[in-house]
Amino acid sequence: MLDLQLIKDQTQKVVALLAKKGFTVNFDDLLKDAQLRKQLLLDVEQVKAEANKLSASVPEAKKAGRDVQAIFSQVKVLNQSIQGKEQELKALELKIENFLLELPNLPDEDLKEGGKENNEAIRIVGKQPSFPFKIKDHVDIAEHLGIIDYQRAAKISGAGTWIYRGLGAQLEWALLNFFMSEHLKDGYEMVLLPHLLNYESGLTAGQFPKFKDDVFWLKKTEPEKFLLPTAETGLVNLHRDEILDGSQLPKKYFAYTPCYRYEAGSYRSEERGMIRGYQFNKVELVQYTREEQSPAMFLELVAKASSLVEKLGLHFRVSKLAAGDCSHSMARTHDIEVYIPSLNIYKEVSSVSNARDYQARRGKIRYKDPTTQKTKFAHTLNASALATSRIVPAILEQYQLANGDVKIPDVLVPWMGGLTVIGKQK
RNA sequence: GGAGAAAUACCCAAGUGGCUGAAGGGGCAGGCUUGGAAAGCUUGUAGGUCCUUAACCGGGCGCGAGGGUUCAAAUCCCUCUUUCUCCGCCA
Repeated sequence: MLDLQLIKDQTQKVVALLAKKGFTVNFDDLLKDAQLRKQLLLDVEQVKAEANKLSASVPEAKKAGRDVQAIFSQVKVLNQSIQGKEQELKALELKIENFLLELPNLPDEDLKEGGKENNEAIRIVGKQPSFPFKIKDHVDIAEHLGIIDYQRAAKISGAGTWIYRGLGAQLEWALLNFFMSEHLKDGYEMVLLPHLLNYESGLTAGQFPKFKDDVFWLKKTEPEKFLLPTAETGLVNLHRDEILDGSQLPKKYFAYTPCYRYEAGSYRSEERGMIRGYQFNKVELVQYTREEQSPAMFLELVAKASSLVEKLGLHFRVSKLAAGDCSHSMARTHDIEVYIPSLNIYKEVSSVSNARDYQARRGKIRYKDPTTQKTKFAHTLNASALATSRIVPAILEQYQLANGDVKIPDVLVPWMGGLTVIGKQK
């Protein structure tokens, strides 16, 4: 949520920044409503103060033996006089709130405007691998090795799913273990979340109201709950409605969860296999920081996510996203994109974002500043570290051998019980 | 799913209609004491948010949430949420 005061004070700047995201907005009505709200509030509070004062004088008047009926009726009249205004005020506040909840976050000023086409690769690690043989894509490799079963997944679930089997499942789990062990080493707190979340959590994270239809809703719960689309949604709500001790920040968390996403029609034909599905595994990092800490912590998260891909020995690049390609709730995002040889493209395996105080305002996540003792909105940041559904294809393709086997990246060998090559499964 | 109990500030907890925004205790901060600490003694400390103000002051809201009754609600009524106990079912 954006700060109403900021919109008031620097209307043109806000409009211009939102335009960089491709979002056009007119604040005229909002500013008028805000003005009206203030006037109403002033009126209502003044009358209330008067009524409160009169009421408070009753016990004294009673003791003195004075007539209190006069006071009663006086207060009654006062209260009645503002009834209509109070309702108007409430309605107006709701209207303003709802308007603000629909607005995307402001992009950072240094971002290029426009969409994907203006993303900028700011770091490239490794080089595109060359193969002295005809390469297979990850779907063929996985099926040849018998480690991923698409057919039976369709049978027991439906389209948009897959089953990891045998060494495939072990590889997936080895990755998750590797990621989590790295985060533990760095002092992040491990969290296991509920996967069923309530509406408020989606609202705070910024998914709702705008993207209500992109998640899976469970009709049976009352009120309806949804399956988490990313652990970020859970982690970023951990401290909703709390005032944190500023000297304890940043707080650093990670969680492994499957992520459930309803992305109807977004499946693209060139993306064979498990690049995109209804469910995938991910380890997510979330930080709560003080305002001044968030730029440095953003870089820490980018470095952390990058180091995982680097330790896996994969060729990848880091992209600084243009304003329009950053998601709705985020002020800036760097993507880590891993190379997929069969498609000759780079695919996102991690998205590192700084929401600044956007989510914190929605969820009233605050901290007490250790020096000024003032209450401020926290900054929230998140990073996937990492999503396995794109790392596994990258490993299968970048580490494939001439005979169709796949070498296991060195860092995963201990997590695979010493196995160094995945051969054909029986 | 059924029955019952509860929700008060950082924590415990008193409070059943009006000088109670909230007793008491713990905690926390300072001082005394001590070689240093603990203990003991002592002083201090009550949040949040909105409006107004340069600031002080002042004011609205506020005792799980939302409504209602009343001149007046932590206190009475209704709805909801959460937690606990017991019963049932269950991985």
